Amino acid sequence: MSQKQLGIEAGFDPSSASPRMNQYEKGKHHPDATTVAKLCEVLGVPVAYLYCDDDDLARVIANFSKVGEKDRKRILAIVDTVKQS
Amino acid sequence: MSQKQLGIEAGFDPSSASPRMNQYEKGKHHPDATTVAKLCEVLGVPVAYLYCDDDDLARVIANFSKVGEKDRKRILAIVDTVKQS
DNA sequence: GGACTAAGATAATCTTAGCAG
DNA sequence: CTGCTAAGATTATCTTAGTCC
Repeated sequence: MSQKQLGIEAGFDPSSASPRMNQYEKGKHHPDATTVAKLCEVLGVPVAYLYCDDDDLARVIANFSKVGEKDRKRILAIVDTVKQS
Repeated sequence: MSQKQLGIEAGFDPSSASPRMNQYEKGKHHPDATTVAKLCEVLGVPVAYLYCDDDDLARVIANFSKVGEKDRKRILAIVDTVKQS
């Protein structure tokens, strides 16, 4: 998918979608939180994934919603063991 | 902790920390990503936690770094079962 | 068509100067 | 002291108009 099309699908004005997306990707400008959410929705990535600097946690965030109900509950049971600290 | 002190500990100019923090908390203005990261560091909360709308995933994000090494690997093993999809 | 950039137009935040509880 | 706000100063992004491959 081109930069321009990604911006268009995120709801940008088609006439400026290309430079906007390019400014984001090149780091010239930074999208605000609302724009980040729209781009993530188009890309099918959880927003939290972008704000994670721990590679292991990033893997969990990216895949948590894809595991089965039983496995999700197993994970929750594990993390809940530290709830009382 | 007061709004002002939180801003100061995040590195804001002390003379404007109070109104800035208040504008954030009341939703008048929105902090950029760098500012969010600093505030989260002061508050001891992972940045990813703020951008998570799934309560279950939020629990995992908040506690993942606190579980032991063995449990972290157990969790990673579970989420990696969906890596090939 | 696609990636990319400069520069002015536009819109946001940040700072100052306060008030109310 | 703490929470909060208006308004101008400041700084950011967004749009336009292009180039280059």
